[in-house]
Amino acid sequence: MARWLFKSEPDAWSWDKQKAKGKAGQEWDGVRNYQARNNMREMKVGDLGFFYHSNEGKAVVGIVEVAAPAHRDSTTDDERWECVDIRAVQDMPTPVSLDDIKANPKLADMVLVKNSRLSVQPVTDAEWKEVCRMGGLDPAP
DNA sequence: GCCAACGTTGGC
DNA sequence: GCCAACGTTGGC
Repeated sequence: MARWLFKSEPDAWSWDKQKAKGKAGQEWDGVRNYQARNNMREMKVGDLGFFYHSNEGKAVVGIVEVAAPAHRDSTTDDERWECVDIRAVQDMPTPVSLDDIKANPKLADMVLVKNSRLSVQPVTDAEWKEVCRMGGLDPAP
């Protein structure tokens, strides 16, 4: 199963808001970047991802699950843009900050480090396990 | 608030 | 199809 990372500014859409949506989940709309869209097209229901707070907090704060495959983004009429639905699964027992990630040599190749501007990113199995371990989730979900 | 990095746009 | 100009993102 593939692993992902979803980035959001807490001012725009926070982890608390995501959790408040519960099992129904929430459309991950507003993405206007082809790479990010293509990543979402690759997702399958049940894939897991990190929920990352950018700007404020700058940390992985939770785990989400893909609840619906890619579909038209309801916030635009432009049919180029698609998005998946995601739902909150659990909190990171300890948020894993960007500083922590950068300080870990095992995570030097993470897209979050290499291309911080991409808002929906793939995460490798090794990176997934390592970030989960750092966040207090061992074994990784 | 600044600015570097990146993606997108549009003129040629 | 190239590339300069522009807008946006996100770390600092």
